[in-house]
Amino acid sequence: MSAGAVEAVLETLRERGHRITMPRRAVIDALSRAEGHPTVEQITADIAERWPGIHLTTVYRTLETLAEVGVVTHVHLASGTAYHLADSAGGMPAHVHAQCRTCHRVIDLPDDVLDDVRRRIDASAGFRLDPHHVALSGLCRDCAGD
Amino acid sequence: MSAGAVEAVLETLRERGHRITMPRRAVIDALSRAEGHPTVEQITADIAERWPGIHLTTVYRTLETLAEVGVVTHVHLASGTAYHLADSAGGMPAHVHAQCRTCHRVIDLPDDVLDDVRRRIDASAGFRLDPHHVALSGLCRDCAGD
DNA sequence: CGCCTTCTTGCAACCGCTTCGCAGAAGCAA
DNA sequence: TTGCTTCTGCGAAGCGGTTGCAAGAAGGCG
Repeated sequence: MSAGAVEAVLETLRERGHRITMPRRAVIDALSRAEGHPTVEQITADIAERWPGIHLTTVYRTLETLAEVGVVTHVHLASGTAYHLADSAGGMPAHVHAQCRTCHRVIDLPDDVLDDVRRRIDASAGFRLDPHHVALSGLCRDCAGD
Repeated sequence: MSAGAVEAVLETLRERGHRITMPRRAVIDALSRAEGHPTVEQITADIAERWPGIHLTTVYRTLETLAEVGVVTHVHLASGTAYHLADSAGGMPAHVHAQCRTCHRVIDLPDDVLDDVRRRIDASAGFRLDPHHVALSGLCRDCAGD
């Protein structure tokens, strides 16, 4: 999937009037082969091995562009912001995130775990919950330790 | 309630071996009269009018001390960290927080809205959700606009 | 009441993460 | 290939928060 997905994303970029460049290819490639939820730091480190010389600033700007086009989504974690390819761009299907307060591990939860809650707080408080934007906090199985 | 609550918190501090100082009195007072969920910035600004000269650093350190003693709790919001007096110290009863992605308003939800979710993800993933530590994200009634 | 030890404070410097400004490099349409 | 425009690298700056240190104050003790 990797190669094809990368090219498809680049094509989307081009259609939207953006240029295809080596750093963009690198970032998309890194995202497409990443397991889990890489931070900017990790993406940059991963890229550095294959395409040395790509600047941290460029990675930030590239992710911003990719988000604008809708092929990348991000989650706010206690330990920073993490990115991944959107479902439509060959990434994982949408899911809810939970992060362990102790070991910072990120756990993926089924996309519908918050459906009831969303319905309830919409009805009671008029608040439209976005289940994907922030990670839930707590303790993972190992760190709960019992 | 304010004055009494402030003195009670100071007494707790003293019992735990901490000293009673003017900045501590100021921070506790600011928390006790704050509506909602003030950030360090807001606490400092509020204090500045009554007790000029209290340094931002001191507010951070005071909040840390108060948290250690258990009279203050904090929530992580997209726009920073917010503090309030714990239930036991004359503050609001524990509750779940939701923050609007657009206007950054914080909405208080009943403490039990996540109970079902907590049970479910503990059973399925072994993850112990802490419902108070991070605010849920979404759009408030006004910003959802319909 | 005043001393002395220990904890606190204010300040300035620093840190990690992210953004900005700019000049040079590169993509891509013609 | 040329030329316009976008993109990149780099250094600097911004921002929220933390740390090290010397001066100042709390409060126990005589």
